[in-house]
Amino acid sequence: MLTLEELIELFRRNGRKMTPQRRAILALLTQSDAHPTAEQIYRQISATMPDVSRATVYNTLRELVTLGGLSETFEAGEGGLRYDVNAGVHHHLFCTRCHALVDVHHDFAELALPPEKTAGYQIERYQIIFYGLCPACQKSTGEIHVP
Amino acid sequence: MLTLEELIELFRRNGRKMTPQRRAILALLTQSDAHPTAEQIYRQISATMPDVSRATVYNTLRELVTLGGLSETFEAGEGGLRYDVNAGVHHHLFCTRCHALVDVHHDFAELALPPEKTAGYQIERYQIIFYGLCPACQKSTGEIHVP
DNA sequence: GTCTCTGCAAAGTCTTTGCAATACG
DNA sequence: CGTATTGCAAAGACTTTGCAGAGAC
Repeated sequence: MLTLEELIELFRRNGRKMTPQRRAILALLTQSDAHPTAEQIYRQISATMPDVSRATVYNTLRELVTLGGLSETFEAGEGGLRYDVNAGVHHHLFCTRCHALVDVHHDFAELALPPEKTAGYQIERYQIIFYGLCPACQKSTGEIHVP
Repeated sequence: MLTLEELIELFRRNGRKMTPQRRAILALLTQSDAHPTAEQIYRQISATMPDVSRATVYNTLRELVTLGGLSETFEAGEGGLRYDVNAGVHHHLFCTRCHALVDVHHDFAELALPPEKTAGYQIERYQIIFYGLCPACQKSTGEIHVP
């Protein structure tokens, strides 16, 4: 997991300025291993800094993605893109009912795609997503899908 | 790949009605292996059926997902959720620059997550996403990221 | 004939952009 | 001090909802 200091350093190295708003966003990203959406980040920051604008949050996240300190994780259903601080290789567990997303840290034997199946892509990395029901959703069986 | 007939049958079996609009949407989904977004589907349908409404397209896609004939594929950057006709197990190649998405059909040795790392999830399936540069983006090297 | 589906319009959510004022380095 | 960044407001993209009329079965 990248630390707050590493992210700040990443901004500095690239000639970016460090503002309180940005510090708050970076801190939030590194303090939990959730995969918040931009909107969720905005709302949490708003709680302590009522005057931040959405534009600032969205711009900062985009900057971070460009600088390589953050990934846009997949999204599958609602609420916008999720962000994920770039840690080492890791995979995801995704609940098909409530859309919870959890990290998986496990080394699988190296997966290699035969050259003839790469469609000419120059592959840099890969990620595995496991789909299933999270513990909470396994209990609430009968009910209809609640997003 | 599910055929048009199978998708129609899926609707029928569930007491849904088959309208020209729906038939057009299903046909479009089965005729290509692209992973169109809802909006792209809407625009293509509009070309031949100018009076379809977005609501119809979106509703139909949602129905299909509920019935299990279609998956909401991950999305990573722009343009809304992508849809993917449920074929057998398959994986994806994703271009990190232009966001092109291509199917990969290849059997990997069964990937199993040790029970202690499933976080209590009841895993049903998994999918691998390979990230890299597509052939077109490998050529246009120097340029800055064009989304 | 019944009940689902359609189209429309409006609202809601998520994201980006232009611009003057502000504040980091 | 110069320039990147901020907040605001507005626009734009994507998606859902309510409802009356049309159409599938």
